[in-house]
Amino acid sequence: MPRRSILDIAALAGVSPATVSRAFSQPELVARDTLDRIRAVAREQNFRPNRVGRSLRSGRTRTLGLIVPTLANPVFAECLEGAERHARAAGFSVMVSTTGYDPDSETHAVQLLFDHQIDALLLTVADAATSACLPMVRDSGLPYVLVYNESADHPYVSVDNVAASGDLACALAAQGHRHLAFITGPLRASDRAVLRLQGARERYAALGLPPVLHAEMPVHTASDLRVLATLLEQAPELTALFCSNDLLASAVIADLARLGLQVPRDLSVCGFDGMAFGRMMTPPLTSLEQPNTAIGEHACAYLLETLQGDDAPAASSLALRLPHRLMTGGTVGPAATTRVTPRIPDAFASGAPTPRASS
Amino acid sequence: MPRRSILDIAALAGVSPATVSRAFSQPELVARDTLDRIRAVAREQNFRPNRVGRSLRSGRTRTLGLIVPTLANPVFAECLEGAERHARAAGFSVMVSTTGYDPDSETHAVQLLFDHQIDALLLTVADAATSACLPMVRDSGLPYVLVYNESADHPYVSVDNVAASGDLACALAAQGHRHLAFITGPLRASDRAVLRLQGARERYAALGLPPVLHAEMPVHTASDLRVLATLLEQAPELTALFCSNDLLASAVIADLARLGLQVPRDLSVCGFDGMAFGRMMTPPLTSLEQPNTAIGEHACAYLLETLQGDDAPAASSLALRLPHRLMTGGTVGPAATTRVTPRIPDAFASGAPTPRASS
DNA sequence: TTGAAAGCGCTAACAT
DNA sequence: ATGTTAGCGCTTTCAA
Repeated sequence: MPRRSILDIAALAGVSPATVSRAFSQPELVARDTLDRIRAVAREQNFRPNRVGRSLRSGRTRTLGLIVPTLANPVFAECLEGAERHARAAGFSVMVSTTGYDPDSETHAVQLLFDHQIDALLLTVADAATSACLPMVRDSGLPYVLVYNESADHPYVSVDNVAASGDLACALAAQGHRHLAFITGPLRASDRAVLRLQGARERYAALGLPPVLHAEMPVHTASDLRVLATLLEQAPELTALFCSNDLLASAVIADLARLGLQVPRDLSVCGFDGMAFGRMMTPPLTSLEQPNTAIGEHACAYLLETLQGDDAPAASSLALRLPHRLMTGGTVGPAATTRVTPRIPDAFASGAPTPRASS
Repeated sequence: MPRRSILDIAALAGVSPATVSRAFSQPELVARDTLDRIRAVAREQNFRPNRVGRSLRSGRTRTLGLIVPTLANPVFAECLEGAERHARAAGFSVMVSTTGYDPDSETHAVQLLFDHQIDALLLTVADAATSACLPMVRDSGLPYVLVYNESADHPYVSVDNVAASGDLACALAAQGHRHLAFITGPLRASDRAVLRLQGARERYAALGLPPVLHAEMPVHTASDLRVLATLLEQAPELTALFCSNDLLASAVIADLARLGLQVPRDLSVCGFDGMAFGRMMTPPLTSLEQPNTAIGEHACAYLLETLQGDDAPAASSLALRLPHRLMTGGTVGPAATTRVTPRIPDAFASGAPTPRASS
């Protein structure tokens, strides 16, 4: 079954190749009956225009690139789904790459997508301020937009992380939590975590509450029992833990259970992201909902608009912070007045180097 | 900043375009110093070969297509991540499309990806036996592989759904559950659900237990309180619910709580998929773990191998069922001897339109 | 080891 | 409304 080209169809329909081309890309320019004839032949020959040929000639691929750290985090998976659906509706396709929060991978992913001549790019980088790939992306001249990263230098769609985190901190304070620790993964791998930490700290300071402690887990989305136990040991006054994302929060809650601590009775915990699974937990996870699908859709819409814009639309830089929503669950309760000492499982009780909490 | 082509580089390096081409695709054919010169110029000019030009000429895009129902289900998101990582390591890119469990979308997605001249395709369809797109895909002659769908007619990578479901049913039986209901979404939209139902039924029959009931929810991954309440009312003998996927199971558990029923005290529940979030639930969700990442990787590996194979490798059809694992959680306990009558919330007691789970 | 030349499938200018 | 022509950037014979 040999693939037919536009020339074959032209010959069979008794028209020129250009007319066949128009029949597919600008049918309104083609006479009704010519169009019908071409379509009949195309259907019969099972012909559809080859996008690679079209792209080479036109210089546009109608393909968007999307780069995110991981799809195991539903935040990014939902964002991708939103972007892809929006793109598809406009006849665009999406080429995906994941980076595992690794800045080198970001650069490689960008280059590979550029090699494919994508028309525009959506991406989440580890840290927008230090990312090596963003200057490259900007210099490419292609439309691009960050998702989730907030940046002074690049267009983005996100939530207002500082404000959102402040709101959540406020909710904690309202329950009487004076001593709060903020738990993140490696800060270098997430500028969002930095902003959220900042938001909590600023709000607590504004409320005249004690400084917020900070503990860093080795992995972004998993809890380390040792780090957790150490934190609780060194700061027995803590009554609440604010985790920089929901995956981390649920892992922390699971580890607290292993330490014999019950949420929210012994300790309150909240996350950030508002992932759907949080609502399925018992009690439901208190968190801050980000509109992931909408973030993907808006970012995509902005790119498509920019692509529409006839060549030089004054590089309108986008700084879109979509509204967030406090998701009140059941993992934050009134501050406990006393706390049982965590029972550290034998395996972790001693021996290994002790992590320290910083503040 | 005008994009340079291979001709520019050739001129600057004082060689022919063909040599520049070889320098990038078959460097071993180029003399050491020629290669160095070309690379120096390329770097200096910031040149990387245009994949569209390469694809048009060579007829290969080094791009895989991937079609799944949704990325909101972590099963598919993880599979995609596994496939993409594997593909990237081999220099392949992945173009994604979602279908929302809609067969028409499947066909459109396939066509769009074919238009992009993808080299091979991974896909999950609603129902492999009735899918309109699979014959198209096969006739295209492109390498392709189903993921999650088991099929007699097409290559696939999945788990053994019948056996896996049987294993889980067996675990239920072992806890004394004689009266079981299997809960799914629309069966037409998931041949996996059909096989899992069959697996449970066959195993219960083999064990001499009463027939397994079946209830169909309007949506694949959400519970409908009315359907659930009706089921429990009509079959008060039920002590366990087997849900065809984990998203559904967690939604059902949440709805049971709204009905005043506690899991596993009043009713046991299990899911299928083994999604990571299940372990974060309290109690952890009893389920059947599918190796999602491995499914994506194996499917991708098979395709890349087929693409390697010099043109006609006897169309080795793949039927790969990867091992599954019973994930014992806490949502299945001993069969309750008596059950409290579900308290149906006022809003749903009568008349009101079917509620939908929000997302 | 390198070069010359043709052409993959399509569309954009220009012409009619 | 349609046709003619050239060429997008690259690889692939074939030849040297």
